[in-house]
Amino acid sequence: MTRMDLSQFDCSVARATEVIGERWTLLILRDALYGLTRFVDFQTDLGIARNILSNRLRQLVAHGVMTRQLYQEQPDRYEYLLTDKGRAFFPVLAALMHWGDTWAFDGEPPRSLVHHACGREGVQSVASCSNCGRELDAESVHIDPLPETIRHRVDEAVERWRRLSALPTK
Amino acid sequence: MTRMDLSQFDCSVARATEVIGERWTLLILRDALYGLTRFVDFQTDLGIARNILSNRLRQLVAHGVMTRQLYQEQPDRYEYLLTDKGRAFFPVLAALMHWGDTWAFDGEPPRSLVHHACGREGVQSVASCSNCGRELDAESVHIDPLPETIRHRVDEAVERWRRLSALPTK
DNA sequence: ACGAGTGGGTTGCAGTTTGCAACCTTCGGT
DNA sequence: ACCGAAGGTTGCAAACTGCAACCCACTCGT
Repeated sequence: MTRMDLSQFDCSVARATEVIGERWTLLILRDALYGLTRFVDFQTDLGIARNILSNRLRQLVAHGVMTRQLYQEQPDRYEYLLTDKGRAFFPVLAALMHWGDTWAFDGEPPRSLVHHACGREGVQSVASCSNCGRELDAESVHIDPLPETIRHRVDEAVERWRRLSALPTK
Repeated sequence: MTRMDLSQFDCSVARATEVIGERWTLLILRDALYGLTRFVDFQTDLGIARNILSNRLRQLVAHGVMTRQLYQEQPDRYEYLLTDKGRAFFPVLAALMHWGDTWAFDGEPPRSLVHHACGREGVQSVASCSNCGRELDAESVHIDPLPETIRHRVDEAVERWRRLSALPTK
């Protein structure tokens, strides 16, 4: 009855989920992007159980998202730093934060990201077409190639999109 | 020993995590954005246990991300449709997919998003400053107000950023 | 009339994960 | 000698996950 391995899927979302999809992991990553590096700081900020934190940090290191660096000897003390892979996660968290601000709070969002260079609030994370530059939403896009398992469901929608966009069918 | 309620945090990422942070939920949302709507389709595409799927869909409906709609009577049949809140999740998944493509695959990503209007691949999800428009990364931004619990750790980093950006300290 | 198939589930049970609390280790300070 | 800090590990009970079997209301083919 072992847990299914999501990284078996030939899908980037599934692979990413295997790395960051466990409870607390996103929040640890958020704290790391805020600037935290030490075990105790993650622990006191999140109120997470120490064994869980230990486990999650080990997973993040194993997945190459963070590194464990010795910052002092006698006694040995370690801190956790983001790798390039970890820092590259920023747009995902920015998008998630924006979504949470908009849809999970009634009033003002509790805090916001400030661009140092501007000193002003306001970070947006927008999906856009790298070809034409236009902003994209879920309706203006389809997946390709279509996974076999869902072809029969999505095909008609794709056909409709093709007619609308007046492009030759491949 | 009840599970900690992440939506207690005064943080958008934590609130969002309470909605989408459980195993499978992101993949269900991905499938929904691909165009799937029915219980059996999610089930066969993901290979998820039926009780778990049932539970996750119920949670998504409870959180206002999907709605359960009767599409046929005798026998009653239901489908699951994304709400505006659910469709608004697209930039997060686009960002996550982009991250997975870049960092979780060795070679070519298995599939990509195609803009109907262009017929061309390439979706990027980029965080940018809504004030000056420049692209942002983790280093060019800080959180404000700083959570009390982490102030002592992050303060020095923020001071450094302020000096670099040569802005008056608020 | 009967059996098989479809769609949308629920229930039972065993194995896995989570979280609290207590404990460990190595140091530096008093 | 004792305390506190930092970075953990261990033990145990409650909660969650996943497989398989089952349920129900139809429809379709023979």
